[in-house]
Amino acid sequence: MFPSAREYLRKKLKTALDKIGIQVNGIELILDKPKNEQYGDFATNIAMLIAKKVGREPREIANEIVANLEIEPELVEKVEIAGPGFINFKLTPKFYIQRVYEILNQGENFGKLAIGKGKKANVEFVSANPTGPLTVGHGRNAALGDTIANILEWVGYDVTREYYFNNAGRQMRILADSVRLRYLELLGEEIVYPEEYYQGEYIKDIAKLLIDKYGDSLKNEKDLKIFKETAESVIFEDIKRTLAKLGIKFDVFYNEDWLYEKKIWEVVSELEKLGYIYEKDGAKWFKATKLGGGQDKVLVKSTGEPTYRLPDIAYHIEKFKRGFDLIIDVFGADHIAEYPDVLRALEALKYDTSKVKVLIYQFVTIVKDGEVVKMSTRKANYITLDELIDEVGPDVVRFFFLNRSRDAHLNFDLNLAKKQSEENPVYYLQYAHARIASILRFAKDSGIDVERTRDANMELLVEKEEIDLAKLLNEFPDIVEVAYLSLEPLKIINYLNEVAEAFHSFYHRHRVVNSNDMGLTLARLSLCVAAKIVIANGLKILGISRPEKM
RNA sequence: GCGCCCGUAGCUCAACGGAUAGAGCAACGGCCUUCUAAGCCGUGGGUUGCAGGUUCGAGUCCUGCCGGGCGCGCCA
Repeated sequence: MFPSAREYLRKKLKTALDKIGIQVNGIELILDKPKNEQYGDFATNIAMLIAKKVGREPREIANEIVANLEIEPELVEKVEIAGPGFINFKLTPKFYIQRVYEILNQGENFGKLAIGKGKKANVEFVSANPTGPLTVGHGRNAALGDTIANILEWVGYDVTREYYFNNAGRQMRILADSVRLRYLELLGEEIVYPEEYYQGEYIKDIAKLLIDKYGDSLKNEKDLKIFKETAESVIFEDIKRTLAKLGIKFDVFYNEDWLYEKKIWEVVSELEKLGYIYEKDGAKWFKATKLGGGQDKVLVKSTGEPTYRLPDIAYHIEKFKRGFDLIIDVFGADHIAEYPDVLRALEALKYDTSKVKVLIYQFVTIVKDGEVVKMSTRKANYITLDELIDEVGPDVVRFFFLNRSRDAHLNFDLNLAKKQSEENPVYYLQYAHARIASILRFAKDSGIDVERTRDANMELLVEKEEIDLAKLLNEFPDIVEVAYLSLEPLKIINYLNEVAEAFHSFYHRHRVVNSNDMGLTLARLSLCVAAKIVIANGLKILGISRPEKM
């Protein structure tokens, strides 16, 4: 296997550092891509970092490192020391062409890594209780969670996509009674519909369903069971349908109820044994302050009922017990105050909380007709995720939600959503893919055996745009790694944008299919195929379709 | 009062502590008789909220302020 440029240089640098006998413990060997081309393809600041540690001149160390690099001249064009002590590398076109061969050989596996091989990951996301349709806010959660799961699969993890829900408690009772009242209303009874009940039209739809099924036989039904169960199943089906439109499918729907019988009480007694529990005002408190928390928290109310924290803790313990090496929670910013206490409890119970990654994304603000719309399932003044998908399509929805960092607030102007979608950046990526597909079709129609591209002599690629594109394609596995380390799908989008840009630029300047020069045609077609592979693999990770035609 | 996030071009947002802060949209000017113009090339647009600090180097880290968002319950 021919390594990526970063991998190659990193290895060479490590060998050189070993030879000099410099300890690089705790110093990360970073190979940066300089913005300015004059500084080469990659640069490292390692000499400066070492200098700081050992108190020597950075350039002197850089010199020593460079002197000990065992580099193949046919792969590395130039090594330079610059500025305060950067070491700059420029690789040869030959290097990048080797990488194009590598892409063609690996095909749809190009970019897959072995970091997570043999490890199990659990990604919990969406986790909306079945009280109503998914909101646009859930959409961000869904897109993030599913894409992060994709990234983990791409780096080798065995991934479980999990949805945690609670179909018990007060909100569900209100939901059931909301349905019951709408049911009576449809039967012509006078009802008073409380303001705090669910206001959405979907409640009436469920009530209608009950009339279709049971007529007026539930008129005097005092038990809410049938209303609750019907509402829950209808809403859950609806949620699943919406998620399916986004290409999302869960492996496990975990019911919070499963924890109540036994598991939460085990948590309490374990914590008690370790001295993290005390009683006050008839309630059981968790000593969060003993573990760095700002205030102690109630785990068991004076009524004997658990607070929401307790099942949360028990649930995470279950995940540990189920053998996951990596446990990811995708939460909205409203959970910001909740997870530290859960982690503290897990720590107290001696679980390795470094396995737990809590990903908090900032809120989606919806603007409609110039007004900020507060999302509330109960008030029904929201735009559903389903409506949004129908309006702009699943690709645009996923892209829209992924195309910013988790920490950034997301302004969603509904009036502009559709308009923007017509000029949406997602099409820029898809267009590059479709364009390549079109070129390949054209080549085939012109009687060229596209399969032969693997045997092409790619040394014929010498134009700047060709090498620039090859350079970028070479990086894809590095980018997947960065996306994995940061758990930020945005990294992949930014990269694909660069690839698409490089491809369009190449396409514009250089004709691919040219019957007068079959050698060059085959070489360029190979480059196109490689670009298509990279774009397709990237879009696959993002869960965005890869059109052959647009 | 306390905790977390944000503040970068007119708008929406990028930028592992690196060298001259970048894209898209919007504005302006070019490019289709040959493989997809959903594209390409170019122009204009910035005191990175403010003030200090850390260091070879700060949009990025630290402190304080200003402004916006989300939380801080014996609700979930």
